[in-house]
Amino acid sequence: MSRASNPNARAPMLFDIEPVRAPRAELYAQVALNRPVAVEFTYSVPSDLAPRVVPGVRVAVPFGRMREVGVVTSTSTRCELDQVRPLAALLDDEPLVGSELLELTRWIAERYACAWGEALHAVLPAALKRETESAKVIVASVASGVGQRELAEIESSQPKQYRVLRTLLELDGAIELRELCRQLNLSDSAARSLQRRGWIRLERVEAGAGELETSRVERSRPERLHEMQREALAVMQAALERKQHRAFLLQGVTGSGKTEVYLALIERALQLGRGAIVLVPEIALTPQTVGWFRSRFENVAVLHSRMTDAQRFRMWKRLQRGEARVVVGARSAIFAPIADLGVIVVDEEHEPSFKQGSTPRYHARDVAVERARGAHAICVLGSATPSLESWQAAREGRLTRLSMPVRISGHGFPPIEVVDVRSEPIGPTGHKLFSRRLLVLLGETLARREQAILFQNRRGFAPVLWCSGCKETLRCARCDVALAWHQRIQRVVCHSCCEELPAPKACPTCTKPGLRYVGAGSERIELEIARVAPGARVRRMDSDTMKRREDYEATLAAFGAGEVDVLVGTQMIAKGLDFPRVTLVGIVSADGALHLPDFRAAERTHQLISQVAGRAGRGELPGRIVVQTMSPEHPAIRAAAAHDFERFAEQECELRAELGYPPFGRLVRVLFEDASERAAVDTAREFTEALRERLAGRPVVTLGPAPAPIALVRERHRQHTLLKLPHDASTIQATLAALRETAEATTRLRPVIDVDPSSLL
DNA sequence: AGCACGCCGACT
DNA sequence: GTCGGCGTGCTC
Repeated sequence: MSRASNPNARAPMLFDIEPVRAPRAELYAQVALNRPVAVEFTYSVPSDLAPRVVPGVRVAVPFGRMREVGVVTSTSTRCELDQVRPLAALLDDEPLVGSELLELTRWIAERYACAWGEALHAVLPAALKRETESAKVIVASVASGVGQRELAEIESSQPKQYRVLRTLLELDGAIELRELCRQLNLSDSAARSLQRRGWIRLERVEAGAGELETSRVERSRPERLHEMQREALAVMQAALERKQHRAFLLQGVTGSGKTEVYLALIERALQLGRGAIVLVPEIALTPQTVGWFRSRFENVAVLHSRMTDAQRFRMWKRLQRGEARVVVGARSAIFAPIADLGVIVVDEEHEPSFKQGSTPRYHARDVAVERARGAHAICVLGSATPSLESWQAAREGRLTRLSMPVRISGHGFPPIEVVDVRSEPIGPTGHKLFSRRLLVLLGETLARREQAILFQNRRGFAPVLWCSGCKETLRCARCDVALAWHQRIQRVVCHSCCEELPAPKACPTCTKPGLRYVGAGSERIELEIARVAPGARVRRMDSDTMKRREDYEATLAAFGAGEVDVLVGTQMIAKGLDFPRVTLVGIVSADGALHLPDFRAAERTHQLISQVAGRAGRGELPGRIVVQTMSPEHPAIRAAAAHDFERFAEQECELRAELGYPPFGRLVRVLFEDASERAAVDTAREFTEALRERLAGRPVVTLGPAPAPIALVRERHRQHTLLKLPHDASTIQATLAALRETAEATTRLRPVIDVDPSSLL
């Protein structure tokens, strides 16, 4: 009520003090913070800020004795609590998180059993999660004059410092300390010690450095579409034009021209004034992939995991201002702030890297569908070998399937030859790693001056060191895995915790000297190729040789320019590579993924063979593929060799249905990890028991607890429990509630709840 | 998740 | 007699 309208009010005098009339018409804000607690926190809003405190703005709040940045999720004029603190500062004039993203994060929190604030944390660029936008980063480099002599000095006494210094010397340049530590799985203390020795330099620099990549690419005209592409496009465009949410499975074989369909669809969206997001697996986010989009559209924003905070922040701003309307990026690009979204593409939708491995453990494919739903946009899931989840969803009509079953080149598929390595001669006449067939084809390929790709999904020289005396393998002291021999650095390496040790001269168990190298990793393949094909120019691409993004780009460029004859590598070379002169692809061993204790082992194997095989014969030259295996009769391998995804999917689905595994039911995995095995086991038991009680009468199958397949990681013991639930909203909701409540009542250690886990290791 | 408070072993 | 280990509990 205004004073003027009140006849009893007297004019305010100079030193008059406003009576505190406790109007209680105050405003309260619910604030989501990045804490693993299921609730938002209530703060009172100072009256001068009240009009601007709306859902989606960031605020700084006192939290305990800390000051935190949070996002306002709602406001209210009422408050149930008797102790509320006022929020400290308003950080945005306008909501930074729009209602669409706010809703999406709430959906993520619910679906993946995490806090709303944790989901929001995943959405915002780091610069916006601090009160001040700029930040200093520490950059590490080797001090001048420091080299192999210093390295040798600490080789045996300071293993961690040795690893840091060796990596820096190899890099031959500066690297962000945080990135270095992340790669080496170390804290920064080893680097600090090296700094104290004066051997490396750690410099604090403003994080703003680093230009955004905006390489100018030549514009290309849209290609003329094949009949099959036009049909798929027409269906999707129709939905797009009606501004209707629809989700599609674009099932197109490698070489069927899926990318061209995406481009045409996005072109249409832009004409309609709408934006687009394209998700690709991190590993496929190559300059080549980005180039396809840059060559067709103005201002394509790129988001990948190796961008600095400052670059990411600038990109976010550009998108929010609408300066770029198309985003190409890995998993987290699904949160790009694009207004009026028309199309979301998830390319290679079956890729496990779309699932985040830490809280919030979301699957970008599922988030993509949900975001598209909220935005009345269309969502396209593309793959030659869809996940069985998507394939089954298409069978049931939850996704609209669009098939592109032939290659537009008209060349058909290159033949896949399966070689049973058990029947290969060994000893002086044969070769341990390469079959006769592979060697013959490799020789021919090189003689024709064409290129080959050899795939081996394991790093290092030999994955196992074996003692012929006691039949034991050399194992990591802190993890439940075998140590792998890495020749170049002359060390055994634990691929679980990244720990390194010098090679033992003798078996640590029985003291018998001379451990044997068993099996082969990419490093051994590279060295063997140099022996069997002298003169061939070989390059290896794996995470050991590709420490920096530039290395990766340089190697691909060299391969593209024909400066390399044979490319050897792991996962890294399995997808997204399109080189017309590659006519031979060899899968040195297809068995690695086949025998993992994971119900998706067969699916992964099938996908891998299909993906890798797709690298051959992409141009005019005919391609050949050789798959070496000890299980040539395995259905996953046979179907892949026959280019018959449908047969594989049908067979595999039958098995899954019998066991109640996805796609015929949902999975939740609860992981219990602790330094004390006792604590892990006891907590897992108590938790699982309590959960069973809460879910009594529900159609939920609770398996476990049991030791996880990798039962020890970094001296932490791991137990897990697996829940199988039916596709039924009320059961799922009740289960998530029960999980949340049980987890909240667990104090000894915090269980990790993984909804729709992608790996069970 | 931080970061407190709060009870039991090896040091001045 | 303290310093400090990490077990439990709270943060509007």
